[in-house]
Amino acid sequence: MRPSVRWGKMPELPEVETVRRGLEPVMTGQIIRLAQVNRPDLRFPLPDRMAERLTGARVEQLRRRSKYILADLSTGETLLIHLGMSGRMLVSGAQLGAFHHDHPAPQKHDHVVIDMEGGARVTFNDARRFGAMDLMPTAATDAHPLLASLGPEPMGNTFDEDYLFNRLKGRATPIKAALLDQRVVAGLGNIYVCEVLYRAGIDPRLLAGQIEEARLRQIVPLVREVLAEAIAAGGSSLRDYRQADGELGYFQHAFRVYDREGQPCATPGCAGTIARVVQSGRSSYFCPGCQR
DNA sequence: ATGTGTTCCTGTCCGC
DNA sequence: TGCGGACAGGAACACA
Repeated sequence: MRPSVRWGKMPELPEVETVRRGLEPVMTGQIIRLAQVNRPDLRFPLPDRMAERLTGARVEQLRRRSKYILADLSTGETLLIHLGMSGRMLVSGAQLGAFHHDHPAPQKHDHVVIDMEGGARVTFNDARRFGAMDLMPTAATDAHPLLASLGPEPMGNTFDEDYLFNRLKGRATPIKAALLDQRVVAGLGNIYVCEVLYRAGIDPRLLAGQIEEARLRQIVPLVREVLAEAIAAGGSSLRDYRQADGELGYFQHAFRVYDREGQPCATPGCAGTIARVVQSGRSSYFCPGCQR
């Protein structure tokens, strides 16, 4: 018996997209039979009467904006979900032939539990509680305080070479911090910024406004490439899950610099060693040999 | 307007 | 094994 599916480990954009895709078959088009809310707040207070406002609603659509999952409901409201640093979604009872009440025992930090009429249970678990949930009118999602000042989607058309160059022109902040700035581009996190700068051969400490235009423009297709690879890896791990038991790995093998301090650089012919520096309180990993 | 440092919270890992 | 400290995917906020 395989009672449940739990993912994921690293809530950056590809992870959030993988979670969205994993929730889609059990939630989209389905009615919420019962929502339970086990505490009044996560990072922020949860909305008033959240359980009542969810219960009985049909999930019309699951969208993603940056690292946020947005569930449009038949009630005219949209549920916003953010995983923060440690948020996880557990789906149980969704397997063919599973009994509806075949759910694992509740775990510590299970903050919100959503039972669908189709029999699946979706559990939001978040030890650190940096995650968030909110409800808002669907027509006003763009105006939500957490979404209003987000920059373009990194996989979308408005994030292009001209945009990035113009946006970073004159900026005196390190390129690492600039790419982590959600107003510049929405959805890049620490891991993928490190990976992108490695592929671009750019030292994370360089000031954004001082990087040659041609080098800066190179970043755009590399952002798309790195994210697309990670989303594909997440997708294949979802598919694998239908065939095998166990917790999913997630793109871990594919990091070339992230969390590899002291290890040899992966670039052929480069004798460098991956270094770690702290920039605005976060670890940056890079190869001093091929990132300049 | 920009840029930087602190903070929220819990869990895990590493050195002594 | 126990204990303290460093560190962890995010991002709002306060302040220079």
